[in-house]
Amino acid sequence: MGGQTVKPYAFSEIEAKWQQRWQEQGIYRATPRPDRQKFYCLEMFPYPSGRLHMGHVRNYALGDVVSRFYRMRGYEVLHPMGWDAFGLPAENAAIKRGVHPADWTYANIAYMRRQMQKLGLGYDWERELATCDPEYYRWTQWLFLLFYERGLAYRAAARVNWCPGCQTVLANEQVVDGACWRCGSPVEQRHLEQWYLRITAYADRLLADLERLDRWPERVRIMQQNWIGKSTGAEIDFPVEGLEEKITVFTTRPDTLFGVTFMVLAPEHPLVDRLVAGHPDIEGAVRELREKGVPVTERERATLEKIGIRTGARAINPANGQPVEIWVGNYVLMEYGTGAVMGVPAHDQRDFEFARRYGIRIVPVISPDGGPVSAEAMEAAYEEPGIMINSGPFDGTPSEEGKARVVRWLEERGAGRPKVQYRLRDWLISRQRYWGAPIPLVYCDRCGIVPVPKEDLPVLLPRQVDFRPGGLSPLLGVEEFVNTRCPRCGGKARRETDTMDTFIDSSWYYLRYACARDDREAIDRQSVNYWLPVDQYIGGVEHAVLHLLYSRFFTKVLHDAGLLDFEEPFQALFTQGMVTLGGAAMSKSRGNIVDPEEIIGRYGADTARMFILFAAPPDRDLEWSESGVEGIYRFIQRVWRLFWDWKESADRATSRGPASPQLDRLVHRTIQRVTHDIQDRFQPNTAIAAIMELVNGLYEYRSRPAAEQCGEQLEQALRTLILLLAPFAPHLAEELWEAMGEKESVHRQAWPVYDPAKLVEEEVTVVVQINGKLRDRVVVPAAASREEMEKAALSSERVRAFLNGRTPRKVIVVPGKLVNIVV
RNA sequence: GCCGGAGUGGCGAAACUGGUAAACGCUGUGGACUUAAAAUCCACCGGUGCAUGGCACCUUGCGGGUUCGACUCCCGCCUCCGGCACCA
Repeated sequence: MGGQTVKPYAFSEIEAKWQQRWQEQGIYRATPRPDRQKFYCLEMFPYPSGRLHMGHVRNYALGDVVSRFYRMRGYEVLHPMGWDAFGLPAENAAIKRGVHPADWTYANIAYMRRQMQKLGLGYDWERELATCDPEYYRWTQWLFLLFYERGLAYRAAARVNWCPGCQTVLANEQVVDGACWRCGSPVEQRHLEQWYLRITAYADRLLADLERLDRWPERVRIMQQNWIGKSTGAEIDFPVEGLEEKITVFTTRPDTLFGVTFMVLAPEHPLVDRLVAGHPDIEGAVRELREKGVPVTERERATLEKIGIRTGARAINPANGQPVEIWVGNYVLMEYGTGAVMGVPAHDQRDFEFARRYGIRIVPVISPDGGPVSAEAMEAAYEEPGIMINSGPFDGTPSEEGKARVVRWLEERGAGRPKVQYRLRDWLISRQRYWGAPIPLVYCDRCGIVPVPKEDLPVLLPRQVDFRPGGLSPLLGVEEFVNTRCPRCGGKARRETDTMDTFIDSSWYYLRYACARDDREAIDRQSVNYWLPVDQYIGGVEHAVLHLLYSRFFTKVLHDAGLLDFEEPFQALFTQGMVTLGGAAMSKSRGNIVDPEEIIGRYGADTARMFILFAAPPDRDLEWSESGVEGIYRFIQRVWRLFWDWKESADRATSRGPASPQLDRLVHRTIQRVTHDIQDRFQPNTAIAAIMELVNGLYEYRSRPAAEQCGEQLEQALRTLILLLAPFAPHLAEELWEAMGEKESVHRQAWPVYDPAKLVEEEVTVVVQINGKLRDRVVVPAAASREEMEKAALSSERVRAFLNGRTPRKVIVVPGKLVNIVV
């Protein structure tokens, strides 16, 4: 190609120029419009840790492609950004460097916002929000009160997870492998009084509605399903011998009730003390068991030696009146079910081992075939379904059927009832830390717990606080904060000094974008119900049972409160893979961050964005490596040169060659591929590959003699190329679009549409196989019939040589594609 | 243990409904241009063999199967990643 001296690609000027113009013209501002369909594209907002890393770039570049694509497809797009700005790192920075958490946070926000702008991300900045802003947390507090009024926020004493690193309690979801999700410290157990949100009241709906989320990854749905952990079974009451008490157990196997030979209570079970009273040695053993406590990590628990203590007390099996020994065991959890289990050694492996160890009777009540079963011969519990035996009136009943029948039978006798049990626990939301939204409640000696009136919100976080961690809420030390008047009686009162889990802040931020500047209410029904639910949500899979579960819970509660018309916040979810360095996710605390600014400085934002999208399919983890950045940079420059060489070439107006159907086909095929890859497949990597092929094709076309090129067709092709490039390389596309002579932004243009007629080929190359092996290719008219294709294949010389006189047994023809000759 | 997902050239990957395995790109090799280099352009780039302008055979983690035809479907394994796990 000629043009050695086209203008240089000065990306930093080009990018700065357009970023400024976009901002001035507000081209990414979202305004409800009756004539268009809305599209709400959202990426999980970041914690303002200081700087962006390549993981952020990947997440936001993806969202940016999607939102630009849908805007060009004619949707009114809402694409906002904000800051998950409360949280511990701000306090830690304050402790380490003496900066106030607020100052540190706002400085980080300013810096990261600037970085996002340098990446050319098309956000509606007029809707920006920061959860640490009083104008935001005022409404977080308002929502807390809404939960409180609805009986969904309560205070309770329980064993809780305590992170010694963060000096605060954690919700169950925030403990990963026995360690704090944030700082990795091993979590300890403490008994404390804390605030909870009653997420368990929504367990059934959170589970059932997962089925509706057909545009969520199956993986995430399964993770939530496991986390909620539904078990269907029954509660059964066992009267205690010689006491006016009964012990209730939860079981999923009521069909094995006749095989109960013992029962086990959690060491903390309220009845234990009474059962062992007067037996000092047993009391001592129980105390020891309690003190040892339950190991924190699941894995430790699983390998824990099962220790049992015989209480000497007995209960009565309500099914057959048989006495059963009551034990206390370290493997029974007070938190799950009723804190008591019935022991059926013949049909539960744990019970089997326990019984063998302590010499407890084993009574088989389920038989694989209905025949007799010898307890002595059993080497393991039989946990499969079978036929009930030794079960009085139920003998001969298939066990699966027996489950319901036994429960009904117990129900008639007042000794049991059906029960659904969930693994999910209520959400512990109070935190003994400073940098969070204060819980808007007051403790009055006379009136008890009193909510702060909504018109008095926000309860402001005081600025002057000693936030060095000491296991108590830093706000406790701020007298002017703590001491207040009771809103109800006017008497002396004290404020709640715990702040809220920051996951509360992020459980509703996606709603607030719809009415971010509304200072009258948290949720403006009209705006929120217009923009929501989110049409495409994009973020990391690490939030599968954290943010994503909490947000679903919030949405359902607000729906029930009449604020929302919808029950699920995120229509479609895409979980992008991590960008790793040294095998670990990039994070500031790990110190393995690759700052995108270096790449932007060297190659420009368009290259940075396109590179991370091209490197791998977006759902796969990506180990960071710079090899390949050059390739994208080369590609972008190739586009630049292609355009300017054409634009500045003298022969542009005079190339009057005939239009090339091949070029048309290439252009339209590319439109088809790119559209499909973004819209249906969410695969920018293959979309970019398709655009590269188009550019390669255009170079080839340009290498023809000028007289054989069609100027008009070429211009059309270049216009299409720019439009297809716009979501991926927004600055480059904008610059070239302007140079095309266009006045209006390329990002406000209509996405190109392919013409199926242009895809049709006149001739196709058909593969000829003999016994499934590729032997030759023949060119036939695209419309060739099966017979014609077969004939063409059989008349190929190579095919004849291979056949060597043999007659085909069978010929398979795939029209337009392939002929397979079987001999 | 249970439940998901992944495994394809030197590397990142592609192959969408069972129909040409390796598109697109990186790296590398050779060449053109250049005083030279960079940039750019052209060619080659899975393996083995034949004694090499070509042809044959093999190749998508491993072993079987279905099919005219399998990266794709079925059965059995291996490795890695993720979730749940004494949940009664």
